[in-house]
Amino acid sequence: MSERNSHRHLVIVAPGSTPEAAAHASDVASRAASSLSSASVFSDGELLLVGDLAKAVGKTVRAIHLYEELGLVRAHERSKGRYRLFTRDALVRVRWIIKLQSLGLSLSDIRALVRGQNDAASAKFAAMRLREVYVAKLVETQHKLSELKALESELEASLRFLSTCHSACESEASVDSCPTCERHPEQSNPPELVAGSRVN
Amino acid sequence: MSERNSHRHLVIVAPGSTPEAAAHASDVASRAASSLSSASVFSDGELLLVGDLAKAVGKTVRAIHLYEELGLVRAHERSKGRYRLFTRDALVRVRWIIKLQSLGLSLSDIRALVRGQNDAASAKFAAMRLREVYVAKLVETQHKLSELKALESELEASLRFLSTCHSACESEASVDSCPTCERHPEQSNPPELVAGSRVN
DNA sequence: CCTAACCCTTACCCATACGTTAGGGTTAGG
DNA sequence: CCTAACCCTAACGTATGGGTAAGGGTTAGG
Repeated sequence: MSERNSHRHLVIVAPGSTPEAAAHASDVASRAASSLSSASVFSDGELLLVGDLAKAVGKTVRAIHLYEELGLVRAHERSKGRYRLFTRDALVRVRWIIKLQSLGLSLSDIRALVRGQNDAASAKFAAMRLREVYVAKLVETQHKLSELKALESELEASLRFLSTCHSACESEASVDSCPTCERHPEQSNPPELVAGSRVN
Repeated sequence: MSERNSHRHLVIVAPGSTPEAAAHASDVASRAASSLSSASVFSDGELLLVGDLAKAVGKTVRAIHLYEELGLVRAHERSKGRYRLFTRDALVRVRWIIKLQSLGLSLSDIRALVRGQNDAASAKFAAMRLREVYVAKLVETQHKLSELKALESELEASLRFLSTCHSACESEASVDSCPTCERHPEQSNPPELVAGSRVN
């Protein structure tokens, strides 16, 4: 992990104004505390470059760009040279996106969710919409959990079964003899995860 | 679920012989007990058409074809008219494939696994290879399990938090006021799953 | 002023796991 | 013989979530 960032001071451009209009606004830079990169070095009104954000959340720059294209994140402002400048809120946002992904939502699912939040007439309504999604995802997640637990048990059973193969099977026995192998005391018939591997 | 299969008797063709060579082999049909479809009706030496297999395992015909192309399943034989005829072993096999998929293996992972089993010099060696894969997958699965449990907790926490929104928030409050809303007694700061939805 | 290290936009590329369509044959009851 | 309901092969289409490359500008220490 080479930490070779060294010189960072960006000129900020007010949202809505053109880059040219702010061409002589380097004073703004200090006001906005826009020292960048090496996130840990700065702690106050820090702004992040896209690469900093990406590193911080463990995604690539391309991914962040994609999320922006889809309307999932937004740079708070741009530098004079059109660099995206993110606030720390973006960290929260992108981590949120990542969590939703791991809950099984696609990026367009998330897009819809974001739209729903933005279009909500009131905070209460937004909260209701969010609730609906989360309730559904909770159910799904619990489903997945029990599926995974079942798979875990099957894997464990299969490994026990295969251990018997290891310790009791003659080295030269052909694979074809496995289905009828009689050396498995605990379980007479192999687990599906083992049986399936034997079948033609 | 329309059960409109009615007339099924296929002429079987011995593996290795051409369809033409078996053109007059309808006697084979009865020997092979090739009555098809409506799987539950037959129980003995039944052979399945691809559609029957597909329905039985909850996949599409196309999926079965794909698995066959990849060398993951094989029809035991073909009818005179080149219909695939599967034994019940194929059911085991395809269900195995599906389980491996839900363990996170791609079809080519599975292909490699199948090759490894087929190429194994001995049953013991095949079992060892299988073990390695399953051990790795067990670890992964346990990882996923704890991730999912964490997500479950977060969802539950978020839902509790959002319930407070529902009961204590004024209807007209704007979404922007949420981050600073002071009506949440239990937790002063919103869960990430809630916080992330508020951020621009 | 120079330069390393970033960043910008545009746009085509990729693997996975099927879906779908096309054009045509098969099966078996009636 | 007719027909509904299947099946066959071949081949192109699709959505996802970025990867990667091209061509060019920006930032800031030195």
